[in-house]
Amino acid sequence: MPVPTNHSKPVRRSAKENAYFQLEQWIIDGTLQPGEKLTDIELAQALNLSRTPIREALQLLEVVGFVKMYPGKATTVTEVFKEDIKDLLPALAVLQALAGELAVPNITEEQISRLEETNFRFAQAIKEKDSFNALKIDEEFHRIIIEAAQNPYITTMLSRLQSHVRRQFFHHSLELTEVSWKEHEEIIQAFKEKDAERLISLSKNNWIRSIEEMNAK
Amino acid sequence: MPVPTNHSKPVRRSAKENAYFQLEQWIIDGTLQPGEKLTDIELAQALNLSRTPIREALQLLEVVGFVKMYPGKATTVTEVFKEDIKDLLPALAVLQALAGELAVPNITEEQISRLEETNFRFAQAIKEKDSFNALKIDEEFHRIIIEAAQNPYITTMLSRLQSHVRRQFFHHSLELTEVSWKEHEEIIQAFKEKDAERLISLSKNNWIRSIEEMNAK
DNA sequence: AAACATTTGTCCGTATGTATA
DNA sequence: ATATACATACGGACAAATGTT
Repeated sequence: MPVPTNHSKPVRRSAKENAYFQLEQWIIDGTLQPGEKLTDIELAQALNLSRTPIREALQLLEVVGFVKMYPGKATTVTEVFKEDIKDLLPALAVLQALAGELAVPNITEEQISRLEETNFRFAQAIKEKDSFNALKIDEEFHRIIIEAAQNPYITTMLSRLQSHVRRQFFHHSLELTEVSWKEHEEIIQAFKEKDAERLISLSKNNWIRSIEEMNAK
Repeated sequence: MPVPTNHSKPVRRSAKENAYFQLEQWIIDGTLQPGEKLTDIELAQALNLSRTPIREALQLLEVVGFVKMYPGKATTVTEVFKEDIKDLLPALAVLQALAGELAVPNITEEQISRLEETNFRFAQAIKEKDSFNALKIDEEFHRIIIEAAQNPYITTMLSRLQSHVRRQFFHHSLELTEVSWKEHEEIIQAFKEKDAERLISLSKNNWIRSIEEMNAK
């Protein structure tokens, strides 16, 4: 019997990493509420660990902006204000626009195919009003572009911003409408035509529209 | 005798923070060389601390991209390639451009005065070929704009990118020429005229030029 | 004012994993 | 293959700081 060559990578995740991903998840989906006090000893018991990996995870979550530590006093989950979307979207937009611009000369046929396939599933999710899946697929879509841009600084910054957007989604039902789907279509078209300028203006319009929609409510 | 009202804030910095800033400094200025192995016990002795705050500081430095930890194996200072500037500059440019755009409606007369005063010192430093001070003053200049933009996501992202630029400066002598000074003048002018579009194009031209200059060498 | 309760910060011993002889 | 050396990962005790009674 041949040994499978596609080893499932030995993803030996440390306790710290497990704690990090678990806590991040809980903060994003609201299991841990904004303002909630986090005591490491309590979390340690809940996750069956010692305080050390918990503390380390909390410190990383603080860097990312999901947790605030008040030395000697308390550690709390950060608040999530609806107005933060106004700060989040423009930053997201310019970085995604730049990613698009940088991706133009690099992007492969295969990646463009994946964009089309992803946007197909995106349209379905929107049609079925499955907005949670729509968000996840939307992230997939943009990740392909980010991947093609091949710029590590942009990659980490966008992934951080996306996690905050995801949190906003859970706390103040963000909407992804059919307009988004059509914009994705246009983005794909711009890639095919290698039209970097068009990509930039599409991203820009996208966040202006999103903010206007938000204010309308 | 009146008690001074301007208390020197009780900046009771933790051992972890001290370790963080010291190590960051050493990595940026090259005291700790790229690829160098960092063992916590050794650093702990050097800074007269225990291993815990060192470990915590190293983990934060990893998030920021100055350190890479290979679990169970080693912790090393990340490499600093000259080509990384190509990735750094466009990201820096679009975020600074956005900061400028967002700052336009907010910026005060006082802040504009500070821009002018800062740029005056900037010009002096360049004239005297004091490039290290020029870099620091350039950062001051942009910090004023970032402050006026009042967007916390942009603030943290730019501060991180700036620290990487500073590191590049120490390792591969980056140059700030008189062109930069003139560009700052134009930026100030655009603020006075509240011309957001001009601010955006100025930032964009800035990084295109910088990259071209870099390739020329 | 002072002792107390609570929580974070720090120290250091030990377990676990990795690479090399 | 086994043993050994070495570095990180983790655990638990203690110290320091904060707020309160």
